[in-house]
Amino acid sequence: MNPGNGAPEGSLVPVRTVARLSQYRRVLDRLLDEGHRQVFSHQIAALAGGSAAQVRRDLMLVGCRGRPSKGYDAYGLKGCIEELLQAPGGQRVALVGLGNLGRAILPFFARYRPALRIVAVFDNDPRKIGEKLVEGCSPCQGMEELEQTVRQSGITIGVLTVPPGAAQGAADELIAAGVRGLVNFAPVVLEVPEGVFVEDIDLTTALEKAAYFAHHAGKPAEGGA
Amino acid sequence: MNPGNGAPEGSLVPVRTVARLSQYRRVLDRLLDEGHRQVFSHQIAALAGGSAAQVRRDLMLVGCRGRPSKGYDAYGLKGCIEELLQAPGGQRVALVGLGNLGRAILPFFARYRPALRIVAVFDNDPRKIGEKLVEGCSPCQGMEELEQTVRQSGITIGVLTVPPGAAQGAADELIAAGVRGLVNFAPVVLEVPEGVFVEDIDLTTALEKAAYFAHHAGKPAEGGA
DNA sequence: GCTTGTGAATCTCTTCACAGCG
DNA sequence: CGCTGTGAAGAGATTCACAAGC
Repeated sequence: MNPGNGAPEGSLVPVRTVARLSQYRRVLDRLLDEGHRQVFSHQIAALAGGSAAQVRRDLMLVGCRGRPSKGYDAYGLKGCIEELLQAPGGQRVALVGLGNLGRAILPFFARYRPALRIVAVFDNDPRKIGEKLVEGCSPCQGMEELEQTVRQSGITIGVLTVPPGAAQGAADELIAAGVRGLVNFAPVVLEVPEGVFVEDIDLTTALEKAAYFAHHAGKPAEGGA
Repeated sequence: MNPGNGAPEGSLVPVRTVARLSQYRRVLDRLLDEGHRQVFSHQIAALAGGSAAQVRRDLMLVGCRGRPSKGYDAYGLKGCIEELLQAPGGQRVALVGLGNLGRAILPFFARYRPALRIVAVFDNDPRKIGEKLVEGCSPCQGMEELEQTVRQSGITIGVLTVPPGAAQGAADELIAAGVRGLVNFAPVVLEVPEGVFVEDIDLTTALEKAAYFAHHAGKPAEGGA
């Protein structure tokens, strides 16, 4: 559980802050597109939906510095955030479970920046094996090839789009092969050793939250993930 | 923004608690399946990934009561949670954006409990209009039919699986037609009037969180949504 | 013994507010 | 002036710890 937070002990930057930084970077891309060379905390806050003080504190926490009255240098700030968010040589991602959701997510991530690349897909359905999927990603492989492929490709991140009953097993295999971060779409709480991070995306719970607050619409505001 | 929380002002139950209750219910279904008639807070905690004290406080907050040493009556507890989570006559849901993600999510929610039913789907691509999708849901309609359909069907929840640039417009239309809760998959911060709840599901940010903590794997633990 | 219910303490995150600089 | 950087205050959420009940 730990809905939305989860405390990486001993780690540098809190989970919430990392999530916000990811959004700040997206906002920065947009501001750069629009020709801004300097940005202010209140601009980022407006576009990312937070408060200016929050933005400043987040940036301070990760050592991005601005200058009074001149704001932050847009390029410098983007670089500063990316330096924190991205591993030097990029990171490789494996997706497990080529169902509807897996297929939908694949192109979504595939056309994504080079720092994170889905390079392998696994499924246990023989009919799916060998299927060519997206540019830069090996054709679908069987689960028995998972460990070796993940290890050899240096994959460190796994996306789980398998049925609930298969999620823990798939997670175990990925972790055994060296994966340290998981995005889990299965509505199951995964047991993972310390040092492995799990980001749960629970569509059912998300819908139920929206349903609850839609129903009890007194005056709720925003939620998020 | 507000990554993972978001404060419904004046509302009864905090967002985090609603999210956890949704998971407790799922855990209860499982425990009932296994034949349990009474459950303890520590059982729920173990399966939902929290602490027993957290479970008890959540249940206390919504008025579900157990009995010392006997735990909670499983059926009673499930009923108690559902009474809070579910609106009496059920709630109807509209999905906007029939791309890869929308198509994947549709069956995922469609075979879901009767309390929440996707009854309408909208897209602005003429080729998709009229397409029959899932049992109990009207064929795909054009955006120009959105307002009337949403209003007439009493739809109160919207799922946005449209491209980023179309999200705000779609949200505005849904809200104008009476929707009070949104699940937003577009990587954009929606501007909504007070009283409308937005649950953001940001796949990119989720992946980047996993990437960050996989990379800086000192000893992080769990995250969640 | 075992459990629940809950005040109090603790911890974490967010906002306030202002000094200091351009 | 406006904006950053940041200590201090505030608000929430979580855990502790224990009285009371079975």
